[in-house]
Amino acid sequence: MGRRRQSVTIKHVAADAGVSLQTVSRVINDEPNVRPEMKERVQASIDKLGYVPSIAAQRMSGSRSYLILAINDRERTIADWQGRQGVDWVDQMLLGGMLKCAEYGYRMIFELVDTHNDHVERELRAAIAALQPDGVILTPPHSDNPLIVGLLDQQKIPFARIGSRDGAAGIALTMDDEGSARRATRHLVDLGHKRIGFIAGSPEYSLSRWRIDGWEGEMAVEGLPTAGLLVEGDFTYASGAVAARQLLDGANPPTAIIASSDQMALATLEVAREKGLDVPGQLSIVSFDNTPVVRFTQPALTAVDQPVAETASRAVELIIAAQRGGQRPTEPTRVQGGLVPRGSTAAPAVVHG
Amino acid sequence: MGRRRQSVTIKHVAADAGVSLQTVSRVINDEPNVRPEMKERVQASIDKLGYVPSIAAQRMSGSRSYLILAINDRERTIADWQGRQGVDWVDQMLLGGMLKCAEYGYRMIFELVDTHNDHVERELRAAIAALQPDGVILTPPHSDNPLIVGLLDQQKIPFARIGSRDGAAGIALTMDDEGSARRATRHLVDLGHKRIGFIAGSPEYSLSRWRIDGWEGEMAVEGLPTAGLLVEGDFTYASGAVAARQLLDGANPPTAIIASSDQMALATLEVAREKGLDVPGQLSIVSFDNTPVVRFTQPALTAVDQPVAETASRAVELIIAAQRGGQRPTEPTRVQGGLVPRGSTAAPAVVHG
DNA sequence: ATGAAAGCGCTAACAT
DNA sequence: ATGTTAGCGCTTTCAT
Repeated sequence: MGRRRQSVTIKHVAADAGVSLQTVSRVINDEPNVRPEMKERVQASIDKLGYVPSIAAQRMSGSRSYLILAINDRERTIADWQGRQGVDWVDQMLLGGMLKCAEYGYRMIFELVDTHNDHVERELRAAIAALQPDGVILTPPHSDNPLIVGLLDQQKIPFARIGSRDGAAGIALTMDDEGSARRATRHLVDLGHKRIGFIAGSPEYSLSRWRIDGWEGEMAVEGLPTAGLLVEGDFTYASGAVAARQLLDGANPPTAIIASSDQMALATLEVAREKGLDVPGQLSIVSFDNTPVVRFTQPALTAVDQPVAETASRAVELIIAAQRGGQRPTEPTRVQGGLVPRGSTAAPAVVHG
Repeated sequence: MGRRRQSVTIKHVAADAGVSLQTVSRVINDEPNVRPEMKERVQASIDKLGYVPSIAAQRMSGSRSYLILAINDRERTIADWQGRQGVDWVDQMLLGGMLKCAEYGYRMIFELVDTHNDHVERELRAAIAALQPDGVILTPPHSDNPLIVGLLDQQKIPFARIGSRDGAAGIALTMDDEGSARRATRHLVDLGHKRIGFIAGSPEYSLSRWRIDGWEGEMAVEGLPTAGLLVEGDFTYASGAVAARQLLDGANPPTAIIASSDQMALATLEVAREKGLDVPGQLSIVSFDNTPVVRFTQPALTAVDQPVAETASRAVELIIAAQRGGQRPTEPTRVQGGLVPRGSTAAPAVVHG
């Protein structure tokens, strides 16, 4: 293909308005030291000619690229896409992130990076060198990857770490995992449950621990036992099935189970069905994530709603603020989720003993 | 934030390898006129220094941007995201498009553009001027928007039109809508259905017409009637409900209905339930799209699977080929979908009459 | 087969 | 408050 040069450049605008390139540049970037009338004149030329700055050129001259890079785990994301289970984490990130970016004239570029890989660093370096983004959004498990965090910190690129709350580099944001687990537990306690089991997520994600903390904390408040009621899964359906069996096969099984992912909750529902346990009559189930699928099960699942879009949106805001010279917040930003009650939770059956 | 310049540039590589910038450039772009040993030496330096070309600089000097812009309808996409019905069209596009882009060293940028808007053109122009993509992927209804198609054609940017098959500018790709409708119809005919209703999609999408053609064509082959069996919807649940009632309230209602979207099929299922019609005993239903939700209904819906990922992947391939000097195919590329039989279709009840 | 020079569109730094 | 100059990192001419 032939050379495709910019049709309308800053030069054209400058010539049309009869000013220097610099003045046009100042107007574009909303910088000081331009008289209002001058600004107006330049803006008129911009509008007239339909001029839009080339982000390549802007980036070249050392300024912003107006690009924010959102990075997700490759393996897991592709598995979700191919699995077609309706997991809409990526969609929600785009919803929150892209729209917020657009508000500020930024663009979001979505990338996949392997975590389990000796060349994570090379991959990320390449993406940064190629795109030179003004900011990066990390999601679990990348958010806690010291290689990635270290690299970004060293390169002085503002970056958000969704699902992290330690004070290391970057802007930490959580979806209030502990609080959500507390609310889920409270919901069950309020219904009258005493034995509430918990299926944890993969320990690779620090949020898995926080959710356990929330459950344990709330149980402690009520003086309820947690011993033998915690099983570790890894977010997958298969791990959820194993965990659910372990909980329900015990001598004194729980009357309710909180699963740290929708897939594990689905598995729990299936295990209950196998065992002939009525849900919610004999077993209540609460899931985490609230992906679309949980509304279509029988019964529909009560779920912790993860505010993914809102969190992505906040991440963008904070990155842009940081990039504009503000400093990052010292405290992690906590975006609170919700609990959506559906048919899978009810008062426990009365036990005659 | 301080100036963030490229840490390793072509200069560093040239110096390290002891060659000119030009030679390095040739190696990067895999151009001729470099001795193998020279190439090897340069490549060694590139690897050693971890050099990655800056896309901005490449674009600046008039070459490729390695960016492919995928454009979806803003209103509809945001509605899908917010609706959280598990519609995974975007995910499938990313799956097919991003991975194929990555194979060629390209990146896919996803953008939302309003169709119903007097400033479509301005929006698109801005995106192109800002990003200077090497190619654009259009999806319905943009694919048939003459303003957009004209603009892209005029700017000589290679672009794919998913869901279009006319010979206008650009690379046309369809998901074989007509063939899919034929297969769906055939599936029902083979089960013994004679009266097969069809709920069409919005006429704004030309694929709506092709699906009707497929259904009518296959019905004609069998000598089956179509009069009074076609109702127009607009892909939404609400329109599907209206259409289904219209079909089922008639004197001689169909024993099977093909709906041109999952949402309309879902609505049809609900209407059947209201009317006390057993599915599939008294009414068979086939849907289009095969989004995740159709597996969770009772019964699960037999659906036409739209090969969205595959189509996006092909679009990327064709764009890159075109961009590399090949010319666009003269015939529309047709990516064939599949029919996934599930519980919503069965032989019709025997009518005693 | 290789290199040198010019320039892409824009902004930072330095004038004025 | 505005203009001028010198690059940014790379690819294109155009030499050699």
